[in-house]
Amino acid sequence: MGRAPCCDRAAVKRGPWSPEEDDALRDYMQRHGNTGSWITLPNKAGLKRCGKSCRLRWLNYLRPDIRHGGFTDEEDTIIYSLYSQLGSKWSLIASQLERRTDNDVKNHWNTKLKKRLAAAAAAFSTRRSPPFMPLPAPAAAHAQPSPLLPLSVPTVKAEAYTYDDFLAPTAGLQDPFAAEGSSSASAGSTSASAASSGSNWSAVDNAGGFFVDFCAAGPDLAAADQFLGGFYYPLDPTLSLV
DNA sequence: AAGCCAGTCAACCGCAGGGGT
DNA sequence: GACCCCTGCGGTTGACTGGCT
Repeated sequence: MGRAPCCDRAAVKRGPWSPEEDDALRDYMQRHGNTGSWITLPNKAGLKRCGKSCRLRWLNYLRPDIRHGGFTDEEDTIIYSLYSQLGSKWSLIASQLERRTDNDVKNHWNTKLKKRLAAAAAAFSTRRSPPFMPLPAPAAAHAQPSPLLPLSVPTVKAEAYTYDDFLAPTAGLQDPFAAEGSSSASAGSTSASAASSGSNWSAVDNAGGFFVDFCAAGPDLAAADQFLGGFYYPLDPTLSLV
């Protein structure tokens, strides 16, 4: 049998929204907000749409306080980083980016970032041997919870993240690439860290990428002091598909 | 010019979970 | 506690577009 549909499919319009429908929904939301339920909104707004469709259209497209496309490198880094810790918690990830929707972040990941990362990891793995972290393992993929997880960062911050929110490891932790025994990896690397830049994130440049380190953080992030891990973020444009 | 293909993104679908009764 | 309703979420689909042959 299956679940009953949320509305009468024969009676509602589906597919792309027309400018007139957008105007009707925008006008209604600006006049009244969504004080009632999404289910009843289409009738009130004079729309022949499912309530869920109205909600999605408003939240992902019509809302005035959102941006579309044009993801910055900084946003990409934040998405990579949060994905490596949280997996596909798109709403959570989007909540950490200013004026981005979960749908936008998800599409951006699926169409660009995932491929870029996979290509970079594939290219990189032919050049180097372990140990290193070629791909951020989604949190959901962990058979057992890592002692490093959960990361406290994403759940508490109200405003958007910046590079500075990815905190430097405690002193004395080794660059994972240094363990390869190649002196060139460390000697030839450059490091952007709290010590050198005043910033509190750490990214060690190795062979065309950055190993971004994470630390545990208290609710205000300022109290972070426990190293949690990190992942490799390749920046070499020659490794990118796009 | 036409057809094909891959990339992009808006929109849909179904499930999970919260809140109310 | 059980049930129902509604919202939010993540996965997936399909229309559209631009580039290539």
